[in-house]
Amino acid sequence: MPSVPAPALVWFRDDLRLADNPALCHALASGRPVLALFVFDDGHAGQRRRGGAWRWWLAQSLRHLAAALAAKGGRLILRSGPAGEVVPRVAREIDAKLVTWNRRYEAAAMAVDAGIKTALTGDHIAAESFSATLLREPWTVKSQAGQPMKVFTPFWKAHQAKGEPRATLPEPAAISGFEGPVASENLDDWGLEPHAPNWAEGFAEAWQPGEAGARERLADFLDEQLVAYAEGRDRPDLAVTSRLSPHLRFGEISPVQVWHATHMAAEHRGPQGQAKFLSEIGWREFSYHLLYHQPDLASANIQKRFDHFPWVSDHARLAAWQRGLTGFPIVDAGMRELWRTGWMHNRVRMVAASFLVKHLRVDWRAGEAWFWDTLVDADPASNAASWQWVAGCGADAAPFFRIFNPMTQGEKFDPAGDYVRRWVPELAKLPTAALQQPWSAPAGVLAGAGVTLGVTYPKPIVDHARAREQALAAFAHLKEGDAG
DNA sequence: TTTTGAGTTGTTCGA
DNA sequence: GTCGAACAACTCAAA
Repeated sequence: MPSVPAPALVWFRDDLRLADNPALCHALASGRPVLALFVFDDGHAGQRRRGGAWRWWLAQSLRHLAAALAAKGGRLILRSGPAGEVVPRVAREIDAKLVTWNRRYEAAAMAVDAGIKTALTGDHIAAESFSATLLREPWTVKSQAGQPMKVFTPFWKAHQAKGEPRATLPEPAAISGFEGPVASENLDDWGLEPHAPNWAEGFAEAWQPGEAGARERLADFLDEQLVAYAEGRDRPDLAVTSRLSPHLRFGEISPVQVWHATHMAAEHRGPQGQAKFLSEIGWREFSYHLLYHQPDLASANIQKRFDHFPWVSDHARLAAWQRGLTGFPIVDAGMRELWRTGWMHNRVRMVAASFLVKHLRVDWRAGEAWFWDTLVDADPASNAASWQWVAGCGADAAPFFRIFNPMTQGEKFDPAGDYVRRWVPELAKLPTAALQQPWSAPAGVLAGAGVTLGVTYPKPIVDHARAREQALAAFAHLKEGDAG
């Protein structure tokens, strides 16, 4: 009588894919029947509670993952509760002798994983973790003095000097699935998707979550947009960015896959755009490097002198920004794109974030929290690091006197106004010359476009020049306070 | 240890 | 309209 070996459990987290998945590959290579597990443990064990956009995407992505596993002969089960209890319990239920997962880098999550590894090992169950979510582990890049890097350019140089990332792992052709009895919860019972109001309607039009959608997005980007990337990536009116951020966030595709595919594309089509695009992957690596070395990245200023910055606590200002009702068209367009699609173009993120922090002088953490809740790519490293960068308190941050002019930015990067017209339709009939600052337009022009400021579209909630002066004064004061 | 060059993404002002 | 300088020093990383 042939005996079936004891099963292996693969714990999926930020790696919802079959291809290039080291934890899955290792479990399959062990020759054991494999069971896939996802644990909904949001907010447990000191982990930051995920946002609404994350929940929506997770539901879509888990459906795709379950179907993809099933098509190969595998099986995904769902459980909720603290992972520290659930994972060992499921392992015991199925009498697993091996548990694998791919690493994550938030301090609270790493603590959970370490605890589970200890518990499993104590039960004589092998536990193995793998690198899958970054090109390199964040602790492997150091300055020559052995210190964590704090400036992007030397970080990325040192990172690249280590050579190519590992080779990608193929998608398994078939999965020998665990066939014993084991219970799974029902995804719909987790309430991940909104109902009334269904704010995610626009999400489904904008995105194709899941591994297949991620692969298709990458292929389309490399085919059609990479060569124009360096010149076009700052243009929100064009579709030149990769839009891979949520797919990377959920691990539907890995940066290692992206790296190799980009190099392959560059061999065929030439190197245009390659270095620039990969450096954006580099920023993701750098952000994780920062997060690993500073676990409170989302809550504490990297530059401590900002601990004394006189932020303005004004709920009305924050609310106007969140709703896209600041009266500055490029800012409002971005905030509305975010609300409708769960995503915002990178250039507009900078403009909108700068506006909140500098024009409104609202604490960057309030902006970070809003993005965390509303972005489908809400990432514990990139989101926090980027907000600190904009606010000027981050590593290698923008200098404080660099205050984006929302009108100039709009004119420069949305020259025909297509982006503003799309997301702020009440201004669509304005001539392009008036579009980025409607308050300066002659009354006749506004009337001709059906715009009544303060009625159909807000008057600007601050005066740009005055807000700029006040921001500079606040920073100057900060500096004095630091010296004294 | 000290020195040196460099550092994602801009804006404003005046010639 | 265009162009260059000023904006403010400071910290990092490597030699």
